[in-house]
Amino acid sequence: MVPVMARALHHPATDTLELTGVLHALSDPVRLEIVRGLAAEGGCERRCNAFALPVTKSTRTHHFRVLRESGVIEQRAEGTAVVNRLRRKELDSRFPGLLDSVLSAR
Amino acid sequence: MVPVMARALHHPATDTLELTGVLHALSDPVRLEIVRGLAAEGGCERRCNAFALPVTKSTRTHHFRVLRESGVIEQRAEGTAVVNRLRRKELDSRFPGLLDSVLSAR
DNA sequence: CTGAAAGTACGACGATCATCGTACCAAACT
DNA sequence: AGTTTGGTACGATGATCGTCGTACTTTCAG
Repeated sequence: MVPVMARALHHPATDTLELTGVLHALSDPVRLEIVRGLAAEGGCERRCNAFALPVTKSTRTHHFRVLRESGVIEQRAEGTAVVNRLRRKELDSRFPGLLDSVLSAR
Repeated sequence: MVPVMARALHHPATDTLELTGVLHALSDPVRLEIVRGLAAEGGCERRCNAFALPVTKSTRTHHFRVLRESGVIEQRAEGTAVVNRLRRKELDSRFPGLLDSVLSAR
């Protein structure tokens, strides 16, 4: 039996990712911080809760949704929590070099 | 004597370019088309007029300004026209690989 | 069973954005 | 001097965005 909260999470296919959508998703400081956190230590997974962000729960949910719907992250339900993974391989395949250049930027 | 229209064009210094600003500038289809046009044939310069864009003159001016103020392009007055140049070298220096990955994306 | 934990859903708010039309301006051409 | 050319300035408008609070749901621990 699939958990209820895991059903409705839509993830775009790799070959349908739009460049403008990804760029827009990455153009917000809060979301960029999330992506950097997920990229640390090489493709680790982290719960939505495990980020120190200067926004409330609702805003947090909003940003994670933008990242998921643009194809930057994958979300998976695990109990009451949601585990996030950076779709590094898919992004590298669709937009080679983009993620690396963004992550290495200071 | 410097032409009047060339005075007020502000260009941010290379080391002050902000990643989120550049990403936001590149996240619009019209502006992305402008950047692609400027990147064609290796660093050519083109007038604002020399782009086939689905927007009016005012909107055109707006997009060119966003690109300039984020540091993506340089604008220079030449008679009544404005000549645009992609700040490729500066972008490559500040955000290595970013522009190339965006331009090679389809 | 009760309650806490972790998110989501929904609506609201102000801010920013992309777009446009009109008016304006400076340079070039006649 | 007048006109055309190429663009800017200045609102205005409707859409999207980032933020929040409140209410709700699901899961897990006691």
